[in-house]
Amino acid sequence: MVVTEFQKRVYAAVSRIPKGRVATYKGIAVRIGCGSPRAVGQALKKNPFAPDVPCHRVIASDLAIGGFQGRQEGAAIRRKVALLAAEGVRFSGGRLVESGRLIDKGG
DNA sequence: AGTCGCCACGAAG
DNA sequence: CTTCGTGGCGACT
Repeated sequence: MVVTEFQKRVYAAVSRIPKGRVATYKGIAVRIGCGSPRAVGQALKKNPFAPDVPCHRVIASDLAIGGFQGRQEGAAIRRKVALLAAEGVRFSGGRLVESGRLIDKGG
């Protein structure tokens, strides 16, 4: 595996997300000094530290579930929702119910 | 090295 | 929903 410095920043920031909380792609991007959340998503989809990096705790700033395992819908997304639900983070209609769960929202 | 297309996003119309 | 903007990466030339 080849991990760029940029990716390591992303994984480091994501790994800082505590259980039962979530962060946004934008939040991660800003935290690591990136102006494009898309780059964060690209790094996450690569995520070579899958169990190490809780990529399922990263959602869109729109409170949308976002993506998982390179998918934006399907079984992968349902899996992401299930993982978050197991941590107390509930979703409804593909949207985060309690926005207070967000870290970059003053958590 | 230069160019183009691809992304798990976000903001504006 | 559609369109534009943004930063990073892969592939082609």
